[in-house]
Amino acid sequence: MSSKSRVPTISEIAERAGVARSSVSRAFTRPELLSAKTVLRIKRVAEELGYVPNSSARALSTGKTGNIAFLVPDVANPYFPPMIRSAQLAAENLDYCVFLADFEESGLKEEKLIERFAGKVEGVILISSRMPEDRLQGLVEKIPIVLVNRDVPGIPRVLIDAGSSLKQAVRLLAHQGHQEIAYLSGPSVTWTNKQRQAAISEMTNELGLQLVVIPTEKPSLESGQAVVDKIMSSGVTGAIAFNDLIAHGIMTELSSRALGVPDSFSIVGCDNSISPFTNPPLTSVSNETTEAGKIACEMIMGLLGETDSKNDQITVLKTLLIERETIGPPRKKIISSPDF
Amino acid sequence: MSSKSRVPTISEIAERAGVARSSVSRAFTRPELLSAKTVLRIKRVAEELGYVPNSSARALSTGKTGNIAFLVPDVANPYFPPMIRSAQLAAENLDYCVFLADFEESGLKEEKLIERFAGKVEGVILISSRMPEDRLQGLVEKIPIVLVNRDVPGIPRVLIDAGSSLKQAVRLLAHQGHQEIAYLSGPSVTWTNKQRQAAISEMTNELGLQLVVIPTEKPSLESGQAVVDKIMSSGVTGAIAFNDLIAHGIMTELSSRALGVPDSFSIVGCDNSISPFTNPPLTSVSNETTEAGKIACEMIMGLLGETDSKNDQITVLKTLLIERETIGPPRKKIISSPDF
DNA sequence: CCATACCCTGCAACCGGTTGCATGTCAACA
DNA sequence: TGTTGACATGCAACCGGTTGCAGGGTATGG
Repeated sequence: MSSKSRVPTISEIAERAGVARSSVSRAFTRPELLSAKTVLRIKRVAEELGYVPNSSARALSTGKTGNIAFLVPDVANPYFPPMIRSAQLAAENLDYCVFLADFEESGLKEEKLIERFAGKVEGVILISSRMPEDRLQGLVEKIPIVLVNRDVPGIPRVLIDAGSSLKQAVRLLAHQGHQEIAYLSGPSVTWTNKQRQAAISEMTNELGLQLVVIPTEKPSLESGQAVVDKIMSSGVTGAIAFNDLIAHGIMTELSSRALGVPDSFSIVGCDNSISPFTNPPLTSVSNETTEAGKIACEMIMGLLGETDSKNDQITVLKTLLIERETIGPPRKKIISSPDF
Repeated sequence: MSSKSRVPTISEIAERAGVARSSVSRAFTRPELLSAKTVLRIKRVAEELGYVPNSSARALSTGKTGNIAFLVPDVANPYFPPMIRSAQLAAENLDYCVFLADFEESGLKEEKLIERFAGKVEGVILISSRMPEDRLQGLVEKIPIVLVNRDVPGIPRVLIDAGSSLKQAVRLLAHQGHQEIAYLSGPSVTWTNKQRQAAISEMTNELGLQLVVIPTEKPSLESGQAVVDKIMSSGVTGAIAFNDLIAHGIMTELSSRALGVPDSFSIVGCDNSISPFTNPPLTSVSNETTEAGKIACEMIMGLLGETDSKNDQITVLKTLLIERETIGPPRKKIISSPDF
């Protein structure tokens, strides 16, 4: 009849074991303060009755919830799950539980979620945050925060720097003879996008290549497909995409137009998320997302132990260009020139 | 100096607003009991001081934490993220927060995690649970549980039934002339694997095909690659894989041996997770994981409102065979027969 | 003008742990 | 044998909300 057999409280254990409530509490939290005999007796009784400490009560008196929150722009983007997993594993090792939330690429939603989590968590890890900098600065006064792929001075952060790898990709394209290439940009507000675009732009300038920046709606397959017309009309012979999803969308669409990669067009992805799966395998930039998640988690744990709220730790992770099979020499502009 | 500016409590708001603590509480939880004027005044003061109710305290006195847990075998398996997202969205709409945990395909870890969450959550959603049935039965006495892709009588569950689609895939292979096919099985303890294997086996029997079951280490890309030798030596001309990851691993490995799909070998995946990305696009079984996540969440919410612990709701979701380009006629056994 | 009822607000107990302080016990040491 | 201190345990306040009950005030009806 009764819904869910009620769990016993510390008082019941105390009574059954013939000790004070405080002793029961200590048996679990500071057993070294009690005699081994007493601890044993209490634990036995607790075991018998199926006692589990009530974490709300514990949180209330200690002020520690033992939880953190992990916010991502899009759980289903294959870039994030490995990061989520490693962060969660790291948290688990320290007996922390992690809330996961998807803010759907929206800074507003992100803020709302943080608000909801406030009080339930001791710290928040924000991945590719879309929030305005001043809001973040305000937030950090209230709760420990660690950023991943967002560079705000004064807030601990881990950055994955794809810049050098993307520069290398540009070099590779140039080396193959490409003169005009495109960058299919990602979410414009993100640090990641700005940083990637800047690196590419810098290198094309240096090498004297023409760079066309073509924005995409979202960092998704569909957006990649949708942007192919623009790419074609821009006259470029190769492109670097903000991420693998966009790159693959482009490949798919090109393929449906009977344009092969890399014969008709060269393309480079980023993140190495689905690039090993595509055919031909997509040349892409690997990055240590797993490492990033772990480090972010360790940073937040570090923060929780410390007293001062401001902290300017910063970790930068390097990337690697993984050359696969989507870069080739530029196709002669057969389309626009008369055949002879 | 002080770390994290302390949030005010209900008492401070009460004092500032010149009311009792209980009135402050009611202003937020049952404002209809107070005069509009009082509510307004309290809320204004609260706003001013940046008051946020302490959720531990609230959870302690109400017994409701406003959290649920969502356990998956592997976050990074692309099958799960869409489910995670939809469940989380559904929970959010009801002001619930969701814990995410990865039990790494291990029933033991799964159990440990549940234990850790006990007390922090009001309910648990288990995806593809590996726990023994009797443990689950015991657990359900203690906390509301909803299963996805696990069929235990007496526990509310949502099942994604790929059976009919897989049968259709077998039919398709038979229709192309295949006589011997393989099933690359997934985690043996899972309901999903048993159910898929049973459906395929049933249909091969019915059509008089030879079925070879080849186990894989994990439902991953690597395991698919690793199993290609066995497939080749088994003499089958086509295969159905437990999931897309395995199927794609096989495709990759075949490709590296200069064996094309579907010319040299026919293959069918399952889950439609990465199948749209592969090249050639993998014929696969789509399933409504998004819907499943949402329904599971709604079920658990329903349970929380109810009083009786036992509940035998069951929802079965249908699937669809998505024909792409990896099924063709069987290759004549050129390898083993003399060429003439 | 008094009784009744309703609306609003306060009081105080309670949720289940944690922890500083006090007390009691016993052994070691002078 | 008396003193000291270490060790083990109990007492009670506290964390910050929620909620049943009581009481004061005002409006309404007789």
